[in-house]
Amino acid sequence: MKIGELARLAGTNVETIRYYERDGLLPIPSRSEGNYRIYGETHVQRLSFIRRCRSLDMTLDEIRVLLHFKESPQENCADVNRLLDRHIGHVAQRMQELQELERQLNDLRERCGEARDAAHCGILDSLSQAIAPSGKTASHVLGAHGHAANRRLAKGYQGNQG
Amino acid sequence: MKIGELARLAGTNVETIRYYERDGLLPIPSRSEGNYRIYGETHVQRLSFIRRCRSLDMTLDEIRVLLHFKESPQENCADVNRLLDRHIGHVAQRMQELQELERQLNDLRERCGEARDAAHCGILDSLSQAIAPSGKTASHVLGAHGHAANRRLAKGYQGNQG
DNA sequence: CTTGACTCTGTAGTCACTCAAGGGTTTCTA
DNA sequence: TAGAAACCCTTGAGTGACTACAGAGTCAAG
Repeated sequence: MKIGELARLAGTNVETIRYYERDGLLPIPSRSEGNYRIYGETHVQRLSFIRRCRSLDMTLDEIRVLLHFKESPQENCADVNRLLDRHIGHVAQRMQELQELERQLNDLRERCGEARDAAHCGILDSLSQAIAPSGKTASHVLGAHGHAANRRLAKGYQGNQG
Repeated sequence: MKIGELARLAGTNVETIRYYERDGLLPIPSRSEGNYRIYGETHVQRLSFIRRCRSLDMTLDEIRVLLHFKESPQENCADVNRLLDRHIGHVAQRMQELQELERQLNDLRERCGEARDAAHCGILDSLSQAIAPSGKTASHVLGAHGHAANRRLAKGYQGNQG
């Protein structure tokens, strides 16, 4: 099958597949006469595995480890357990952070129940003063907006809120 | 004061300040004879405001809106309320996703209580099969576009579903 | 033979920073 | 007063996991 069909079967889009290939997550496929990538059932399996892991918010590096174990069935899978435990820890931690965040935001929201002019907006007022700081992210699980910058915090950035 | 002191006072690091300047969040400061940036109290205020908003996981674009309102005190602050409501919505949604995620991960973890060889690892087994969707498709917008969807939230991007 | 769907490579953009190279300036110390 | 250390400057590249686009080639159907 060609890349479009693989994409449909695995629920990915085409660029992502090529990206995974470049990144070494998918093996380099054979090519047709016209230089099209040709895939088989094993590719569908592997790509689906990757997408399933991604849907659990695992990083590509974590997935790389799992793929390694899938391919070395004789090895002890304690590392798989450890990886998952760590990941569960990340998720739990991020949830706590988000709960605290939600609390602060609702707090903030209550300060300006109805529209007035910005000069008397309780929200802007509060943001202009110090808010009790919450320890910043230390997990790779995405923040409220799910963008990748949060992950930088996961990699050893130790916050600096004094 | 010079950039280093501003950084200390606001609990940021120096590169971040220069980044905010490039990005238009901080006004261009005056310079010393030796071409050093020179800041005053207003810069401390503004930078602290930005960092406080960032600690609430707001995007720089959201913060830009808030800064605008801080500088136009006569305007009605209904937009501030709307912005915050939307942001609270993002956080709430992300929390729900993480709760579902946590459930799935714990599920998964239970399948391999102790270390064996990878060939019989229940975790790898499960990841190799479809995971019961349990209605996640509706809220998680999963499969192909799950994570792009998060990014869309951040910018109001109207998806393409090609 | 053309149209349109699909595919190819390569490059750049996203977000919010962070880091490093290679230099200049200022301040402290001997 | 010399020199070292600490600070600052600009520029450019890197992060994660993609997404988007340009400009070209391939292929099947009408």
